[in-house]
Amino acid sequence: MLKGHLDAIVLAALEAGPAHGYAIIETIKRASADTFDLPEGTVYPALHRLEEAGLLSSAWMTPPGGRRRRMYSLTKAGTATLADRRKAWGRFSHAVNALLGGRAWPA
Amino acid sequence: MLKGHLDAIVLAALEAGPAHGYAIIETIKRASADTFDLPEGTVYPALHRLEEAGLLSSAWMTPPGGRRRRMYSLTKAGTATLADRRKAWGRFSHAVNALLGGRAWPA
DNA sequence: CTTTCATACCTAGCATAACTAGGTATGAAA
DNA sequence: TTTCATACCTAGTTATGCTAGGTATGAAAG
Repeated sequence: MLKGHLDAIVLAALEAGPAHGYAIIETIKRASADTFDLPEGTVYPALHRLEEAGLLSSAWMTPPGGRRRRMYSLTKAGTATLADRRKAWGRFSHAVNALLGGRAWPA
Repeated sequence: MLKGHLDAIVLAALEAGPAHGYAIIETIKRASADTFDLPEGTVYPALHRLEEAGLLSSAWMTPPGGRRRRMYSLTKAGTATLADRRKAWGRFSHAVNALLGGRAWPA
């Protein structure tokens, strides 16, 4: 369960440049060292929500000799929201670390 | 929104010793430097859930000249679960930090 | 050539978590 | 005597992530 941090993660995955849904799932899995192996039923609806909210835009593409993909890009609002979410994550994780009595990052 | 980490936080708040609901709320608020100012409607049901799950036990107490309180304590299972949750939080926050491009622990 | 696999998209509906918005009640302070 | 902080409670809303299905194509295997 990603519990509200999924949006930030998806937005961050698109920061490096446009990508399509399936690739985003792979990126998240790889970059999290398999911690987040998100089902499509989680990611696709999230992408739709984020586009609906104006944080992403999408366009269908068909690579030569490949199948059609919907490519997503960060909008300006998406970039701004990502910055907010990063700050929110910082505050959140800081507070949880304080409460769990852990050091910042246990060895 | 605490998004699934509330249980860990509540369990951690009881690690130092038994406490009642209202005090737990205050503890969480203080220890998180006001980041988590949880409404009672969040915490009380959580306490009930955790007791139902066998992670907490409770007993009514009436301090001299005070009003009755329900004191909660960690059970053995609660202590074990807290340890699990701490590990889960470590993995989770590590992965999110990796994805958001942050260092493990921003200064 | 046909079956399987990885890719690539989608959605209806479920479970549940956290919160809103109310309610009750007591002791202390104004 | 009214207000405030304490102290508890719960019904119902909302949103989120997931389950479990479905469609379809290109490449590889047999």
